[in-house]
Amino acid sequence: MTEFADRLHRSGRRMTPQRELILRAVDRLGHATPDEVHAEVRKESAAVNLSTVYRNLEVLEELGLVRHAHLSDRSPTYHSISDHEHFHLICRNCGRVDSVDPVLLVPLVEGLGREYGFVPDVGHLTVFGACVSCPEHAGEHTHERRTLEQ
Amino acid sequence: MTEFADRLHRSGRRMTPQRELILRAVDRLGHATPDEVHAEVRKESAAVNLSTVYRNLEVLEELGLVRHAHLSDRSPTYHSISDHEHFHLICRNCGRVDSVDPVLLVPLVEGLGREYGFVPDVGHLTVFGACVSCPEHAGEHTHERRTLEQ
DNA sequence: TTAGGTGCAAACGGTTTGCAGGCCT
DNA sequence: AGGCCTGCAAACCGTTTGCACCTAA
Repeated sequence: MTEFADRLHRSGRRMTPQRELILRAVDRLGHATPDEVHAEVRKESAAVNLSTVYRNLEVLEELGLVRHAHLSDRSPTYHSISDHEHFHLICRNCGRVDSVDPVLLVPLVEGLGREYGFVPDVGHLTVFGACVSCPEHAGEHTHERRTLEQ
Repeated sequence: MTEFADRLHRSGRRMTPQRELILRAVDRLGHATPDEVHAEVRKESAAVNLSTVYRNLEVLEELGLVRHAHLSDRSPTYHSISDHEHFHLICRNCGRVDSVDPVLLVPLVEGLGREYGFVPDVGHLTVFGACVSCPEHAGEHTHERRTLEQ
């Protein structure tokens, strides 16, 4: 945790209980929206405010301790960078979310570099589409689909 | 325009002036948010309501006449499907938006099909990252960056 | 001691909804 | 005539902000 404190200090910031709690909550949750992080934090301390969660997710991301991606129309989802880097696949029919190894992106990354001088942010990438094997599930998960209708 | 009316009727809907105006506005604008579409529509008829724009962008997308992608944190951007299919590149430094030919995605699409049984929605894809040649521009476009900080 | 951080409540911005009336077919 | 569609205004929901107080360093 001293590494965490160091990073904070190096950027002219302070260590606070809230920051520890929020970082640990993100680690525990895997993928979570600010609201879900807030709920998780509150299990340990009911006093933490939602706006504090927002402010600190931003700080933690600046420090490179968490990342976010957009898996739904609604809120972004945050995850700790201790997970290996990955990108996401989202099926609009069944709502399944897959984490995919970035090797699959190598040709794309090379092509974009070569032809566009562009370096993609792989960890932020979200690919919407459909599982070929799940059209029969369409409509089953109506509520989740609603929020996936990107 | 009769093709448009047909599609509407086939899906049990009606042709209205609003729908024509909205579709034409999207065609004219290239990429535009609901608000921008609204503004453009109002140039021809000041009476059209923003909620009508929202409702009909949804209808037009259902009919396959427009598509949307998420180029910023804020609103989605709509474009007519008469443009050739493409995906987007967004530079977080300079805010540049590039439209890219989907051939670059062929290896990825094949890989995802083979290894995940997944069919990506190529036209919806947005790749965030950085132009290699523009780090010096960082901070220049502060306002745009703000809205690109996905 | 003093900046940075927090909680609270209000503001914000984009989007959605309920309803009464209007108009396409 | 009937049902889809619209305008309007209010509700919504996630996020941001101003401010007074607190606290880490």
